[in-house]
Amino acid sequence: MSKVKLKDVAEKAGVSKSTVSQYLNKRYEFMGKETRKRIEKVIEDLRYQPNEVARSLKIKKTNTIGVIVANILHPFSTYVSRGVEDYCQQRGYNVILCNADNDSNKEKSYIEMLQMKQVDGIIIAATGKNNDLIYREREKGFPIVLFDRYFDDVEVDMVLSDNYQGAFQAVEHLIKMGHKNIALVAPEGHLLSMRKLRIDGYYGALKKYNIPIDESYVKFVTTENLTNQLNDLFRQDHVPTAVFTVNDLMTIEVLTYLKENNIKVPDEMAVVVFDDLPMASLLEAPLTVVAQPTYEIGTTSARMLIERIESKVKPKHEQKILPCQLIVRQSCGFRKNAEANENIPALNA
Amino acid sequence: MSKVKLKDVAEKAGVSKSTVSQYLNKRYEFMGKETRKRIEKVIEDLRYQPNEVARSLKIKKTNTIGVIVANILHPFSTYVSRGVEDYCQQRGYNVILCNADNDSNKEKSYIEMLQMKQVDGIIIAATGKNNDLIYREREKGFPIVLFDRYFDDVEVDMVLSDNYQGAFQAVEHLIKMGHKNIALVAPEGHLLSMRKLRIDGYYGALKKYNIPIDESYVKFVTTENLTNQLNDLFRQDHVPTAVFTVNDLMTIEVLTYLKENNIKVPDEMAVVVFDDLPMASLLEAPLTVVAQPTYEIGTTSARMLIERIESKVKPKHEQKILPCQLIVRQSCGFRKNAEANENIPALNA
DNA sequence: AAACGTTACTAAAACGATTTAGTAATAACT
DNA sequence: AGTTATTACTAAATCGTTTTAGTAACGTTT
Repeated sequence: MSKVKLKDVAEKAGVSKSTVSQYLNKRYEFMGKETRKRIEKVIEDLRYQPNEVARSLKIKKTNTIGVIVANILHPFSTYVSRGVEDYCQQRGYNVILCNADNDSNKEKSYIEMLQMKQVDGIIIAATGKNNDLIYREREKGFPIVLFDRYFDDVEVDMVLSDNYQGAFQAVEHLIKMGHKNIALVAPEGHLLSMRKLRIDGYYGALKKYNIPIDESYVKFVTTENLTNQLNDLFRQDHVPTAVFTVNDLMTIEVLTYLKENNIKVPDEMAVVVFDDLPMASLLEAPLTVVAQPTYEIGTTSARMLIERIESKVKPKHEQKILPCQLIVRQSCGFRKNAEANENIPALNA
Repeated sequence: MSKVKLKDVAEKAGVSKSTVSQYLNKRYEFMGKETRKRIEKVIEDLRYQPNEVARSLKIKKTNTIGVIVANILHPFSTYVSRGVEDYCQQRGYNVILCNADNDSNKEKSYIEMLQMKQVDGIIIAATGKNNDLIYREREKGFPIVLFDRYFDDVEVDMVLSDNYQGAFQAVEHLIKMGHKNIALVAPEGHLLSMRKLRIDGYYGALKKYNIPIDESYVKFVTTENLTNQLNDLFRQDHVPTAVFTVNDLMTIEVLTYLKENNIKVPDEMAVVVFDDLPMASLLEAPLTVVAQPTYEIGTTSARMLIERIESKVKPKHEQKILPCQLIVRQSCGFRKNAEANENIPALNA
């Protein structure tokens, strides 16, 4: 029982394949009203479904895009994906989702695979190790949008959230709550550009308020040295009164550490973190977070990509920076009557 | 600057298209060693990438499968997807991910779209309103695997987790901790089969231990009547001492309610929930949960689907039921020295 | 009545691969 | 020497669409 194809419809309706094809493409002006009805009926009866693969081959367009995320288990990727999906669905595109796992080989092979599949474009949170490939494709006119990571050596469309501003705001808020001894916990290793901006935001806020930088408050941790580093941080002579964590992995580690060591948030330690977490509001002390506009990053990337795909010009690349939002809950030591502090002038300025 | 195609490679290498094609399909026995080297080099030089769309058309196989989940924002879907992705990647398949949002129209149009795209098979958490369609496709020999939801009217491969056992265990655990007044919170509305099993598990455990059923402890809530229902539940004369929530949405609502009303978990109210949550261990009282084997549901579904795709026989449908796992943390009122209770015999039996 | 436009179609050539059937040249066997 | 096998290829058909160029029939101008 093989699939019914255009030819079958044509034969049963007593017309040529061309006419059926015109019908499928809604160019009804090329056929009589009778014929049109007839074709319609036959398609219905036969439950005919056009073969998109054949169509794609002919028209050289698949109406499919590829999305390469770091890890679909990560809420950030998940929300971005959903944004992409929703926007694409509405514009008639499908999305092939790929997990690169921050592995540049996997990333490369996904890019190549997607191209062999003739996707119309790619949205990618790039590792940064395939920039040459990406740049080359871009030069050939292949639509690509980068998100989440910034690379100034590759001229391509990007959509980012304002990491500096977000981090700055978070730390500024802590300062306005009266904190001066503010720690930073970040993952070690070659600093992915965006993470660097968050660290810069931390320094920037301290600087603005003339708070001297204490390097013993700045910890770059790895999975191995994590406990040691946190011990160093929280068990030194003059412990910080607040911590800022630059991503949700760090957040979970720090929170776990504090819980295990019975350090009360926010009374003994205020916490402000980068990236909202689904359950952030149900924690013992609901977390104050700087939330990225994840869903919008997705829709915006998709919009930019589809624009590129559908307009056949190749304009200069575009960068879109979306603002982050500080969501004040309780882990920063917020208390009802502390609201007034929000408007105090810079402390030492 | 158009793409380089098979023909270009053939010309430059001075052979026919057929030979290049044989090369691409690794049938090296059909060409001389010289020729083989030459083709290899030309492909390298030209950066030739085969067009998978053309290939798919010819061989009638896309090496792509479709996955339709309820909502990618939901951790359950996310972990399943990841399982599917990982398994497929390793077997050389790609996955198109779709969100049906529990909307049967969306679901239907996704199924149709995926078929037009000629995917080799579909993995789907079905809404249950397109069972006729699914059954028809299955009959035609189109590979489909259902997961997460059980329908006895459709003869198709399924992979499920043992919802009854999971719920039973959760409630049994509560009973073993000494609770007798155990409430159930579930979403109202036509009971999706799996959810029903969880409810049955609740009743089953009560029955086994001869605990009389108090219907005022069983609440089916909607978004509208939520607060009223929870008020009824927690403010009645003899309040329950424990609650079991059947999914994570309910969990969040109940936890939020308890927090707002300052009811302490687990001292004033023990809580055991269905579905693990990413931050469950960081909550004020780390949650005791029954966790579904989400990742395995994904890999198993993918494995079953690919088996169906690659063996061209159509055996009787298969149902795989994976066990859930009770993860005891603290919200159930667990205390170090309560462990002994685990082994007491059924209380009233 | 010749010329031109419309209307309602169709035949055939793509799209870029795979595959089948065939062939020419050489080697091996009887 | 004649037959058969093997090696190393190629030509052409095919997959299921879209699209271009063409045409036959009829109506409308001039």
